[in-house]
Amino acid sequence: MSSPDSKTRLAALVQDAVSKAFPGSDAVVELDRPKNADHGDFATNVALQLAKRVGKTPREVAEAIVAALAPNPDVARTDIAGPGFINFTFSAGSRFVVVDEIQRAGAAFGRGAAGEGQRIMVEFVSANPTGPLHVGHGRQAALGDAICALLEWQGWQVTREFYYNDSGNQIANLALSVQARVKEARGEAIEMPKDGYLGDYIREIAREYVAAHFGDAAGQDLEQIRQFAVAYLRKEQDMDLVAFGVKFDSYFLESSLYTDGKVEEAVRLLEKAGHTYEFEGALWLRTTDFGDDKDRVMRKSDGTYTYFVPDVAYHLGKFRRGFHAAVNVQGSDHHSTVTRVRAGLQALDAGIPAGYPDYVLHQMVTVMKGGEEMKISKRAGSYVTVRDLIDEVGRDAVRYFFMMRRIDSQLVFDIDVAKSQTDDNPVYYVQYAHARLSSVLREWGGDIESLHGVDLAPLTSPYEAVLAQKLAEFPEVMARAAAEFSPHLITHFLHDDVAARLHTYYNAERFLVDDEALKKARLALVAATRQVLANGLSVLGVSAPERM
RNA sequence: GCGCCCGUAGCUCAUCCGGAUAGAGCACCGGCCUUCUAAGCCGGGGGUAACAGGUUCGAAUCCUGUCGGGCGCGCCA
Repeated sequence: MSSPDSKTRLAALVQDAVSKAFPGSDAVVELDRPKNADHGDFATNVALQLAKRVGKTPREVAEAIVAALAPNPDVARTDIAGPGFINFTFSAGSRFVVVDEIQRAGAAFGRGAAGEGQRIMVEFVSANPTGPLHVGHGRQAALGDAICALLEWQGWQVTREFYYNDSGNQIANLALSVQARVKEARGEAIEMPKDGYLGDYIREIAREYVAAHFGDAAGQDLEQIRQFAVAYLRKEQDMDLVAFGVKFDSYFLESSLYTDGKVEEAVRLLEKAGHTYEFEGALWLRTTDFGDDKDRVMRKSDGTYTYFVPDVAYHLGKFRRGFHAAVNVQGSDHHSTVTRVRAGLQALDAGIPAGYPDYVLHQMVTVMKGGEEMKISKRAGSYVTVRDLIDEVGRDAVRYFFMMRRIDSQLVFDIDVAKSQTDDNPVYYVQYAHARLSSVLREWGGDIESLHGVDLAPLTSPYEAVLAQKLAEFPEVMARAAAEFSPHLITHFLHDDVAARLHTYYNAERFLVDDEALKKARLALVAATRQVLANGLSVLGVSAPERM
């Protein structure tokens, strides 16, 4: 059997053998999936680790452990190989038991219980309402949504939150930019504010503002312009998120931290805990006491707060709202805030653990089109928007492409590849595998339910054995991807380990054989494989088409 | 100058809490279409893991340095 249960069981047996052969040793047995199929289903290096301590050669140690090993019905062969690895090979029949497990679990195959009964908040996108969402937000949206799904598959109770800054300099700048465009539309000579927003969408907002007839056709009421522009862009961003298929459970306004007195409260707590001091007319927090490389200003000499004070207040609030686990998905350009926010939370003396919250910081995205870097979109001016990408290549490809690289690698988004309907397009490749397997089952025409519990003994091909072994790894991959916040493990698994393993399984002639028992067994494997592809794609938020 | 991330096959990338012969896909070379999604299948070549040291029975993986790319170092957010 190759379920996680059988792995745990085997590990326990080996651990027993170790303590019997070498009483008092503290070696912990870990089982790995060997890369090389000749090395069996599981392998352990425990003999290599023990050898020095017990003064024997690794192979002698391995032999002693194997001799002390209790019998296990799953294991057909136990070998000592290489410098002293112990390899366990499962019996041929037990390898296909996973097909049965997949049939029973169906859309739930791959679930785990690591987060059972615990709440967690995942904050992502958190774009300020100053323009359309850009590609970096897109990577965050895809990653954040998939991380949430991964956590949910592990039993976590997940809340998706979008935090946005609706006050401060950037918003003031937005209002001034729109105001300038309103005046420009009236034929006045204008000068855009320093660091103003230059995209075409500012002109659109200005036109809408004037058209809305607020009795301010001249653009004198800056506060009204601000409110209008923020509302307009928030709605716009919501539409981008809907187009991307990402839904949030809650939106948190930075301004509410001020109106609800949370910022003041955080400052009071920090002062009370004794980690603040005044210097040159400003109030400082001694973040150097908590690992920062310099102290940070909390309250500027003009009496306003720096951004990180509401950030601390916001995260204190998260903790108090019952989210004792929290993940923030952000661009790596925010990495300097990590130490600061955590330091601020520690300085509160509020019993918040030192690593709170977790951060997932992704590297930057470069968009390529026609062999050249694409830097600007007409509407946004200085950057490429999520909407541009979705319009070009579709939601599925955008989501998949944003997740197929390690989070800490820079990502090159090649629009030409994402659009292509060929095997060098990874999302196409995986979706095609699902469609093709669906087609095989359609061709057969029978009821998939009838494949439950069929005898799998006729499956004797090494292709089938490898495929079954890969399917059995899905729950482990899911657990690891959730624990490490790494959706790319899923994209690689689906592409390299499942879709690329199908080979001859695309040919229906392999199924429409006269031997009814062989046909049923192969179809059961096909149905199980399709289920794993569907489950994996659903976690990624990518559709699993029946036909392409 | 300092901090963080990255550098692996022609290309795009896995592997990274140390393990066995560094894996996939694409591209390339050779072979397969009367039925089946050829949008496919079978086989093959291809590597000094940027570089130089160190630790270890064992290093792509850990440590130090150099080089190259990205991001950040504000009383901006």
